[in-house]
Amino acid sequence: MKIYNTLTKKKEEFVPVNPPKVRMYVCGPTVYDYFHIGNARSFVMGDMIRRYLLYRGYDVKYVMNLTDVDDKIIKRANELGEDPKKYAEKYIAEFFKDIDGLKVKRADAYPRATEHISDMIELIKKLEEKDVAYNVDGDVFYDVRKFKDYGKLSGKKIDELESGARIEINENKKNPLDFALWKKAKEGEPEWESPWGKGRPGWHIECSAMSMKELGETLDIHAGGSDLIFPHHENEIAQSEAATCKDFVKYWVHFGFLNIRDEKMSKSLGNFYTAREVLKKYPAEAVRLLFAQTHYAAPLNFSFELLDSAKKATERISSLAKTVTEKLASKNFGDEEYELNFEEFENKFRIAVDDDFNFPKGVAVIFDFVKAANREMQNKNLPKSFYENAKGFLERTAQDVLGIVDFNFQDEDKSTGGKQDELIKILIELRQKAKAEKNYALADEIRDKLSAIGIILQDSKTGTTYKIKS
RNA sequence: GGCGGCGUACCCAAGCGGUCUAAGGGGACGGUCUGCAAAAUCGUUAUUCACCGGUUCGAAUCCGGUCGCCGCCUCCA
Repeated sequence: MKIYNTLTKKKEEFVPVNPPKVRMYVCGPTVYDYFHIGNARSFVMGDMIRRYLLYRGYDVKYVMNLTDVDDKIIKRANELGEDPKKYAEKYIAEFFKDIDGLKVKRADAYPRATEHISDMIELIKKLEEKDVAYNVDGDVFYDVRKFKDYGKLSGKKIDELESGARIEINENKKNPLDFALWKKAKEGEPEWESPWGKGRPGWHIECSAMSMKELGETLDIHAGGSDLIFPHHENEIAQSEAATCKDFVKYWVHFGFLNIRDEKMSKSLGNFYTAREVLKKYPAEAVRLLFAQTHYAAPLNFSFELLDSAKKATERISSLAKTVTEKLASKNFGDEEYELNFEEFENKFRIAVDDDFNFPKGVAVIFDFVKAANREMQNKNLPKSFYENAKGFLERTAQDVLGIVDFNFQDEDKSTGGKQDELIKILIELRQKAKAEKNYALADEIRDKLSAIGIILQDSKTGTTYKIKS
C-alpha cells in the first residue's frame, strides 16, 4: 500500500509503527455552526480511508477531536447571550446528526478540548521546561526559533514568512510567528486555572495533547484539509516533537478543497451549502460517490449537476444490489455456468485503492463489475453461488469501504407497516390482468399514475417490480 | 513578493515513460429486449491529452518556456 505523504512530498510504502495497528487522527470541527459540504468532504474521505484500512485487515484506532472552546464559539455565544459551553454542546449534537446522515462511521473517540485542559497544561509545562515556550504576563507563546525543523511540513522558511509580514504584530511576542499556547483570561470568556494564571488554551495545542493522549507519541496517519498544513499542522509538529523528541506523525494526509464555481468553499466567503441542506435533497450515497470519484487530494468543484449524475450512478449499483438480494430471498436458482471472475474484480479493486487511496479507480472497478454482472444475469438461470458472490463483493467494496450502496432496503415502508407494499402489489396484479386482456390503455394509466406519485413500475420476463423514487 | 498545485471528450474524472489509436460515471445519438415504456445490454461520442520547444528508440506522463486557473503564506476541512 502506498500513501502520498505531505511531509516528504512523495508517495511512500505504508508501514505503520506497530502493524497491524494503525493510529489515525483527523482534525475535527470547531463546533460553532453546522458544517458545510466542504467540511463534509474531509470527514467522508477520512472515513473512507479508515474503512479501507479496515478492509485491508488493519486494526485501526480512529480519533477525531471536537474543538469546543475557541474564539468563534465564544463570539457567537456571547452575541446570543448564551453560555459558550452549552452553545458548543448544541453544535456537537448537530455535528453527530450530520455525520450520521453522511453515513460516516463513528470514530473510536471524539476527545473534546474542554475535557483535556489538564493534558494541555502538562504539555505546555513540558515545553516551558525545554525552554521552547515563554510566558509574557499570563500569555504563553511557542518560540518558533527554538525548533530547528520549523517549516518542514509546509516548506516554508521562518525568514521568508517574516518578510511576508501578513501576520498581525503582537507586542508580546518575541517573533511574529510565535503562536499562543495559553491565552490569558479576558472578561466574559471561559477560563481555567493554570500555572500561568487563569486563561484558556490556544488552538493548536489541543490536537497535540489529545492525539498523543489517545494514540501515543507517534501517530501513523494524521489527516485534514489542505488549509491546515500551515500553520496548524506545522505548529502541531513543533509542539509535539519539541516535547517528546520523537516523530509526531509518520504519514501526513491532506484533502483537497471543495470549490464552488472554482473558488474555495468557506464560511468566510459565504459561498457554502451546509451538509444538512444537501442531504435533504440527495442521499448520502450520492454525496459519497461524488467524493469518491475524485482523488482525495485534488480540488473538487461542487455543483448540484454533479450530484445529480452521481445519484444516477448510485442507482445503477443499488438496482443490482436489490436484484441480487431479491434473487437470494426467492431461493429460485438455476445451474447455468457463468464466466464472471469475482476474485479478479476484488483484486483489481484492491490494487487500485492500494495506490494512495485511488478511490476513483476503485469505483471504476465496481462499475465494471456491475456491467459484467448484469450481462451475466441476462436471460440466464444462475446458481446461488453467483448471487452470493455478487452480494459479497458489493457489500465489501461498495458498501463497507465506500458507502455508496446500502443493502438495507426495507426502510421505505416502515410507517405503513408494509401495507403500502401490499397495496402496490394489488395494483400491479390488476395491471397484469389488464395487460393479459390487451387493455393497454388501462395498464398504461395505472403505470403513469403510480409514476406521477413516485412509484416506478418495471416489467420484466419474471414479473413486475417497483421502486420508489426519492 | 515567497511557496505549492492544476489545465485530459459535451460535463465530471483516472492516468505517474511503452500494454494509451487514453479507464470509469453522467449526457447525447442509434440497435437489442418490451404491446409501449422503464431497467438492463450492445454500439457511437478524444489518433488526442492548454500552447510552443527539448530529452528519449518511445511522452498525456520527464525538462524548459508561454498562456490561463486555483490554493497557502491570517481563522478556515
